[in-house]
Amino acid sequence: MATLSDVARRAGVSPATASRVINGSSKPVTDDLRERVLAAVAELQYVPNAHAQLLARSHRSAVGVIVHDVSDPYFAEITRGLQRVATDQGRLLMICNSYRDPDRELEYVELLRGHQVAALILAGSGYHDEAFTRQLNEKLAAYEATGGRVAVIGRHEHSGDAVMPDNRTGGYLAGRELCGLGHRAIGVVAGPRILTTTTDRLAGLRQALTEQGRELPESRIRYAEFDRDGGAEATARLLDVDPELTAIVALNDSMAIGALATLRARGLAVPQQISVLGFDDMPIARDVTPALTTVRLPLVDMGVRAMSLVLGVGAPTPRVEVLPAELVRRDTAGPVPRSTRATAGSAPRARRGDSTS
Amino acid sequence: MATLSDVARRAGVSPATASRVINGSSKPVTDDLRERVLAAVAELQYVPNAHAQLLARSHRSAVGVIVHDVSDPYFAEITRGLQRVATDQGRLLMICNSYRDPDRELEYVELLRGHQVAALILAGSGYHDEAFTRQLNEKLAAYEATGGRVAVIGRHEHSGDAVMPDNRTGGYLAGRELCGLGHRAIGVVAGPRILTTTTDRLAGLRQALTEQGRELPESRIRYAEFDRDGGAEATARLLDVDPELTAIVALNDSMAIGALATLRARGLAVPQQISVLGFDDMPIARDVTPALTTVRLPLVDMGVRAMSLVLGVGAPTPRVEVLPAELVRRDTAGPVPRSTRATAGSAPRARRGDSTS
DNA sequence: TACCGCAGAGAAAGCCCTTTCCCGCAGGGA
DNA sequence: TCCCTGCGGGAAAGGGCTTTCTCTGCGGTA
Repeated sequence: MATLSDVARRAGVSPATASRVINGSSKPVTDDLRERVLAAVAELQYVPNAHAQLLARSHRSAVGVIVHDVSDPYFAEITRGLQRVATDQGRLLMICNSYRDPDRELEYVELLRGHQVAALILAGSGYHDEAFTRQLNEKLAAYEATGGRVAVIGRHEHSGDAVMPDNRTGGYLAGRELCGLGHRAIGVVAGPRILTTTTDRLAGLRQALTEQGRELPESRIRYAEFDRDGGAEATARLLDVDPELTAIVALNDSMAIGALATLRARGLAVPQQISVLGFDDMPIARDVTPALTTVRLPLVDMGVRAMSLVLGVGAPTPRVEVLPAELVRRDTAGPVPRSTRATAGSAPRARRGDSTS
Repeated sequence: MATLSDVARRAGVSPATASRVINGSSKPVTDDLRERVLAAVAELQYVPNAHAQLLARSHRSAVGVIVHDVSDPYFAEITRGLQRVATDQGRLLMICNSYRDPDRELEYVELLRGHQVAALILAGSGYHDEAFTRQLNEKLAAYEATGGRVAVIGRHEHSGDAVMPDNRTGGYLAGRELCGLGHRAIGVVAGPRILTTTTDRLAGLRQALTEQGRELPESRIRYAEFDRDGGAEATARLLDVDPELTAIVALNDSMAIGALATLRARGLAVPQQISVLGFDDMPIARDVTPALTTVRLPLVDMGVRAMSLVLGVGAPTPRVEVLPAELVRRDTAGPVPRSTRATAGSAPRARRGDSTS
């Protein structure tokens, strides 16, 4: 690789001058020299060594992001928001997938710190795990002590800046909707119980049911991976035990899609025989059939806010922004069937024909 | 931030020794010193400066990846394959989204080169753009000249290692399937015409139709963005002009999903009144309703192959691996309706009821 | 004419590590 | 007892760039 001194030598100038030309320094350089440098750069196909640059200007510019998985639509949307603000400010993003592994999360904090990022953003659920939480907090505190800025999205265990979707109210909205439609036998397809997101959403849901004089026994909750297959599997387990369920709440949209797949395979018509509610309103939710009724979270906006917090002027006290959840009525939630499952085969618009998968 | 010499001073050793302890050097260090260093590291919360490390060991380890958009399922799958191999070999990936902007692609090549990546992988369609292609090739050649390795996925304009999905045959399979089902009035919802992926798939499709004595006039092709909304919009334009279409081929699954949305909104039953074919077989394809009939590409495997090529021993000549496309029959493609659209309303299993969106 | 000031260029001091090279010392063989 | 070997440790040389500081030479003013 050609180096700066190669360029300087070729142009017959000092490395200092070459550097100034290449970086558009404020220090003036005569046109003659400037052109010679530029010519040398082109001829040698010179590209500055980023590590050397980053080392020399002890300039923190990039921002580190830790998510569970960018290819999960939930995080893809959040990341879109993060990107938007970062790009506007000419910042590079370093994005790391923890795949919901706490240890990996810890490692990435160090990695990003080592890369001298100006700020760190952690997105995704927190864990019900004292030891881990303390460890993470220590690491974040150490980072902040050296001038780094930290924001978290959707996890309350850290004391810095935070953007919180209102998971609890979201769960509450889902519960109220279902009660309003007359459902009593409601099953829940939940994410891992160690995630705060799971328990928050569940808590809101439970509150709504309790207020309406209904119950949510543990026996009607199934915990599984927070993805499509987890949802499909949990739904199957739920139905095996409780065939008379008239509604299923999935704690995120991916699981809801899995739930729909299972229901379709079993020939249960949605929403005529059984209703389904999702959570998040990721883009695909409107394109499944029937279109998914779900609780919408302003995902892109969450990213925008978090990045703005972290790149904005440091406030004296850590700020917490709570973003509201909102129910989006589409086609998977309907009134509780009048009759029991026994007669459901004759329900109007039953769509056994779809269950070819 | 604490530096290595801070640690060394605190432990009462030289920076050299501290470095050896921290990096687990092969050079032996007595236990006494080792412990003192480790203690100092813990107390100071020391994290090595990655840039300094990378500069000092002129060690190329990371691999650069340029894709159109990781959050697009097509690239998410490919990236999954890339990651798998990279992780196995302890390599870090630097992933950049070009968002189908050629200039940004060029910039990222330089950026990654500057970051001293060991290899570069470009995934996604190439462009029908002579000037750009030449520029890109120059940059890649310059990079290769300094010992970098390059592989491309799904773009043939570069002469290095390549992994090519067989887009043309995929298009051919789609065309043959539709002909077999008796369709003659076939519309195409295509991606941007500047992309080689678009034209390759189109060419295969056209060949199949021609072989069967059918035609594919330009008037039955609509070019739009390669995403859901592009597909929805193109489908609408197509139907406005040609209401008697009995089949639509979308040139990727995202567009197919958009097409399904438009058809549903217009109350056209799939596949009873109109058939739809997708392309790629991304994971969501089986979860839309009706489940999408599509041309499967081994996306994860494409990533695996490309990374293996680039990290494997350098072959004397650039290698090209062509991966086969395969038709996956699900529920969106059916036989051409016997009657014209006028009587289609009485087709069995018509599902007007779904069009509530 | 003598001096001051400033523009434009270069020398050199870091930035923080890794790694080679070298040194001192202890132990073993002659 | 002397020399050689080898081990554990430190000194120092980069790695490629930025940036401060210094120097030269020119134009302008008194």
